[in-house]
Amino acid sequence: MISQSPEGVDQLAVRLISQGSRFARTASRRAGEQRSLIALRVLANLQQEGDLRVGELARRETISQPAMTATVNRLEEDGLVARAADPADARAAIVRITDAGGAELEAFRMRAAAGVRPALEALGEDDLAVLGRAAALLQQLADRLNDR
Amino acid sequence: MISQSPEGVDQLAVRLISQGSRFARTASRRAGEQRSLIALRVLANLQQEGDLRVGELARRETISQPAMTATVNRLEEDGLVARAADPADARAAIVRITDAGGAELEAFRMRAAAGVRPALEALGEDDLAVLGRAAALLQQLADRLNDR
DNA sequence: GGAAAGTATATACACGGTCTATGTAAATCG
DNA sequence: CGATTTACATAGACCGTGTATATACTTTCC
Repeated sequence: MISQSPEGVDQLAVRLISQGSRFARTASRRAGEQRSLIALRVLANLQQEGDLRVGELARRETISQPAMTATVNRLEEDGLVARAADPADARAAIVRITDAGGAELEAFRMRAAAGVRPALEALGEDDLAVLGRAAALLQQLADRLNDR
Repeated sequence: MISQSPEGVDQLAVRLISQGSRFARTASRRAGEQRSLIALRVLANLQQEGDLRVGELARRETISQPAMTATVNRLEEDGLVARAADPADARAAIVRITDAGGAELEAFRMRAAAGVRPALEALGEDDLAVLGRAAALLQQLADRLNDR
């Protein structure tokens, strides 16, 4: 029996924040990742969604616009993304992922998967299904929190 | 049918890292949290486990010992934790949570819960159960990744 | 069509958070 | 008891992030 009382829901919120951040940090570190998780998420966004503006990237990842400008600068210096002028709006900077950026993203995915796989493989199918569904729910929740 | 092929498990690892970090950041920001998630996790650790050494805190949270020293310094400056000498080992510094630290932790929990509750309440019981189980699994996975 | 307001991005500056390398003191071991 | 190991702190460097502000462009409204 799952409690839907405020206490239950509130405890769940805190646990998800706390355990989500700890897991992401631990797993990323275990993958030997140098780049920030934000930078990797920017690459993933660009790969999935196509070219995006700096402001749109900042909005999606819930960091400030200057922070995103700095992130894009670092990625651009390393050749992982490229800036282009928006033909429809000369103020805007359109960010595009480069081939090198795609390769870097793929390399991270391999390293992360290799680092976490042993722990995941110890789980049963039921638990893997739970985690798969949870990943989708976390995305949905973050989207919803982001909208307002 | 859940695929247990390497591809499925590997994609799951990457999604959990990516969505876990994004959700934690988005929700924490929405709660208007100033303090870092690491600092909050330190307070939570101390509250749940009792007094802990600096090195033990660093090990649990998978950050370097100097980083944990700095985190404890900041918490100590704000009066949220206190250092004490270990009677059994004069090298060690035992960290204890103060009343103010407990209050701060509780305040964060309230803010975080209030921020996330609307999104959680839109979910059904099944999804809440999935998230509850997932939080426990993420903790277990992080523990396991941490052990080696 | 021109001034005022709004929007997209960049820059400046400050500080927190993290790392590696190293220092210091205490405990342990041979 | 001397050498090694352990626990923590300090030093120095750099990334990541925020707020405040500047710059350039676009939109709106007489």
